[in-house]
Amino acid sequence: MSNSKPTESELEILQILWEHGPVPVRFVHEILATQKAVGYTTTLKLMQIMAEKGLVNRDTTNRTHIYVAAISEEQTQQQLLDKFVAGTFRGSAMKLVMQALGNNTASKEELDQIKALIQKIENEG
Amino acid sequence: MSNSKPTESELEILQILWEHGPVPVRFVHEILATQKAVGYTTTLKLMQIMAEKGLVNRDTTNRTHIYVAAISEEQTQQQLLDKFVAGTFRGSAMKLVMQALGNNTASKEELDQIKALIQKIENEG
DNA sequence: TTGGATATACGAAATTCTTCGTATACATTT
DNA sequence: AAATGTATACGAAGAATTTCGTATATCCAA
Repeated sequence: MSNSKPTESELEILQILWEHGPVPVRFVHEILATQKAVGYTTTLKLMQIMAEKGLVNRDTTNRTHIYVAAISEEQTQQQLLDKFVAGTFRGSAMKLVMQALGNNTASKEELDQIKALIQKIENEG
Repeated sequence: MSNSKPTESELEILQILWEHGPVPVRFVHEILATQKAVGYTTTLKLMQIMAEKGLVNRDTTNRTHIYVAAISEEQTQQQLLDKFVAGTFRGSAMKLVMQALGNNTASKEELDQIKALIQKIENEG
């Protein structure tokens, strides 16, 4: 369980690692490169730093190192969410929910899911 | 309409400006100082930079300058929210809503509000 | 086995953000 | 009027983050 909070660039890399299991640097870099102009060694360096920080683990058995996220997506998201709510919505999670709901097209299925969750919360409370 | 995205420190100041209308630097600083150790000239400098960037406006008629936020709270929150959803939840606003709902104690009133909003969305769609 | 492609390591420049010291001017009090 | 308090301006140090050049090793194909 790492305590380091990922920077913005590190988070971009974590996203890729979360989505596509253990992969080499080159793989991460190629996805990253479609999102923004960045050199290969930059990506490499970032991932090396992340390894030092304990944000990722890597298998260095072979010449091509294989990287995998060392922190869970859910836990990281929750941490960042808490911080974001505090920083941007002055601690009001509900205000955030309202804004997110109001400004994004949610499918019927998603709305149903949310309704179900609310139902569940109401029953528990 | 400013395009600058506020940094974290700038956001802290914007929050104070949003909450307490037009105020002098000293006022902002005193609130800030209750949240973290920071020198007065640091706060001043930040607010001067924000003025340059167009994030705040100031009235320099008198010796004590009076600052006010130049960008709206709602618009800024929406911008940051979009970015946050993209960056942390891979673009899934619903995933964020679910997580925010699941991990924060929402009052009955708040849940009712959300249900009403969902109702409204469903009717419009 | 030699040349080209591709890998990691490493150092350091470049950029952005944060912090604060110091200079200077105006206001207030004594 | 002098001393003291409080303002802004400004420059630049410090810290964190991002970027990439270069060195070097390994793999693979001709």
